[in-house]
Amino acid sequence: MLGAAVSVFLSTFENKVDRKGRVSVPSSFRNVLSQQKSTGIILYPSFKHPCLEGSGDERIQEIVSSIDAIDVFSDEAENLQTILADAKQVSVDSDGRVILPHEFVVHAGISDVASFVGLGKSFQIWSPKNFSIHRQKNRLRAREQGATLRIISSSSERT
Amino acid sequence: MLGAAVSVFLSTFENKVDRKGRVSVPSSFRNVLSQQKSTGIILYPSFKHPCLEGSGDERIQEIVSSIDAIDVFSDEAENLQTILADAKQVSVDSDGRVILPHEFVVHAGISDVASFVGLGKSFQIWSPKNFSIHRQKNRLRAREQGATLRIISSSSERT
DNA sequence: TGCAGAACCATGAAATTCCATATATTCTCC
DNA sequence: GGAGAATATATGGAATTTCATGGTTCTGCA
Repeated sequence: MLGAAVSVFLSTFENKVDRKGRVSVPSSFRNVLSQQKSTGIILYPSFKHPCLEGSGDERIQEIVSSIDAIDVFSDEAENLQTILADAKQVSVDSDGRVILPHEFVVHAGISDVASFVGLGKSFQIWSPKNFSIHRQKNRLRAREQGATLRIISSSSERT
Repeated sequence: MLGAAVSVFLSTFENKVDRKGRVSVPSSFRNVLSQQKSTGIILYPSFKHPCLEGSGDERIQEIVSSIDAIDVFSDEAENLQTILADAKQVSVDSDGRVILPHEFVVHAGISDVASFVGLGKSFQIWSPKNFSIHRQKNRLRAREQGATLRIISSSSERT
């Protein structure tokens, strides 16, 4: 095992998606998940970007709790419920792969390669092409706006 | 069975309704129900939307308790009582199907396909068409209101 | 006896498990 | 220090199981 010990999703990996939609979860991501005692991965389409948001499945419990804490009929509750309605739990098989549901593949514009992008406590899955565009935009903005983002983006550039 | 573990109603499934009104309850929903030791499903028409609300049958117990806890003559009490009056319990057959009562099918505008929408502790049943409209509205609003970011940031500061 | 709900089979499609291979990295022994 | 063994990861394909779904029969009730 390689970049172990760090218990956050870090760096970017490109893995192949086969005909069935199967794709290997980067080994270091799997380590993070097992540290979180996650039995699977929660995926849902991003509102803002053509990509998928991913995290360990304990995140779902947090969302459900959030819903419970607010008025059931409020807009905010429905916003959160939208995430639940769109989310899917995918299981990691014995070879460390998950199956990307077809709608998700479409939403993210993924064809045969998927980029796993570590964001610390969560990660995203992109088509490499969309991600490189996104990253370029982010880096530009980071340069203009300040240091924080620049640091983050420079550490996740290249694997 | 694998992708289980998280005992909340999650994601959206479209299943066919046959001539008898039979429709398969999504397998993952059945798992949640059995974890709740539910012997059936409680359905009632939503006030807010053209859809059905569904949950395990212990949920009714919670509603009854809520009624007890609030002012008997309040609007809220009457709303909850309406739920009780309109609710029906349907049983899941050995193949995992339920029969949707005819009035409910009409209320939700369901013809030959029903969308089961997971909302955490409960779920909804929609006609696919109505749901896609509803979903689109919700996603737009969620995007404007920044629901995603709010959740992620609040839940990822400590887990 | 006619009808609606419930239990019972049958089948095709989809998902999950299992196995096999390729490639790269680390370890070990010489 | 280097060759080869051992390990880990990624990827492709096949076998097996589960699930959704259509149909039929049975049962109770009006």
